[in-house]
Amino acid sequence: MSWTDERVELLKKMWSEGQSASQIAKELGGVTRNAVIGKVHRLGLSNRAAGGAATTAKAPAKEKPAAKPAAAKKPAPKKADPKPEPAPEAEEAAPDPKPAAPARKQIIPAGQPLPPQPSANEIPAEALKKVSEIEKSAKKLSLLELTERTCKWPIGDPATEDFWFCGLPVQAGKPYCEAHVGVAFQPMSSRRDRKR
DNA sequence: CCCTGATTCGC
DNA sequence: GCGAATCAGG
Repeated sequence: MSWTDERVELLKKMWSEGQSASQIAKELGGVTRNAVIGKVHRLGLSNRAAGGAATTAKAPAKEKPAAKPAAAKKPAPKKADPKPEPAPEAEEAAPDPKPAAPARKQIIPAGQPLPPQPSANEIPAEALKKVSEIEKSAKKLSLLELTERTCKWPIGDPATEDFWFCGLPVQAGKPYCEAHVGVAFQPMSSRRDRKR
């Protein structure tokens, strides 16, 4: 593919709209995000913000590795440390077999009952078991860490500190991991007869 | 890990 | 001019 006027125009438009290079690349098709970024730079519109602090204040302080008259093309002076690196000796939180609440911060306003957990009352039971199991291995992601392919199932009480998102790999397309998809999408049949 | 943009440089 | 490879950061 080549950069036709139309494609460049779309590129400019999307870029100014704040679309990411990868999104633009997908939209255009036939190009990678690198191509998009490269073009963006060549077009001289690397900076989206008209005037003001952009995202990360890049420090143009990039020292060039000086001239390389010779053909020596080795930009990878990676540290060659043969040291096998001893055990990291990571600090580990207490095993704590009792997940109980040691120090809770009951910041719950007044009465207000807890927000109804989506993982409500009684679902297949099988699914519930799966859920409680996988929740132990949940990634515990924060809201900002969620992505297209991380399970967005909320766990815990949003009103307290222990609240996070599952974060496990999602089930292709779905917003949740397999286990959570199980309790999220019930066939109306099982939830039909609400006592009322 | 996933993602982001930035830069370099052979083509 | 182009964009893969690489770099640097979140």
